[in-house]
Amino acid sequence: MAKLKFEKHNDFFQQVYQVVRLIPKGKVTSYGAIAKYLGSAKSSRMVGYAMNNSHKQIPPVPAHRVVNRNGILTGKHFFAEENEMERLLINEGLSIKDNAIQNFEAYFWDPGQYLELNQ
DNA sequence: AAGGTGACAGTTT
DNA sequence: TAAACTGCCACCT
Repeated sequence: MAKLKFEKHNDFFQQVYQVVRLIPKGKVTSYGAIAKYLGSAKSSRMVGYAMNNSHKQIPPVPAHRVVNRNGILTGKHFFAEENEMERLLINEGLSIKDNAIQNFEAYFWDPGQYLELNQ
């Protein structure tokens, strides 16, 4: 497929937002997993950086479903209200303790796995 | 235009 | 074992 002249619209950030919006309710994923899914596994930091602007995206991006690879809620400080991230996750059925998702692996959602389901 | 930044992740002390 | 160091790269000023 030929490249479109307007492909510039496909920013790295936008791709990140797309993936994050695919995360099912009650599931979480990591920055690294998203970066890998987008083809640049070494750009995990950028994924986090992208989430900084996620609050002004339309439709909203469920940024609370993205944590680091240890299941730690490293980005909770960037939410409007304190503990908002934690509250949102709990509301989706997860349990949090000391900013860490309990039984993290059980709730982990790998974007790559989603790809397999659709091929 | 060039250099600084960071909601990470892997490696080394 | 845990803390510190470093690579990383798209975006921002």
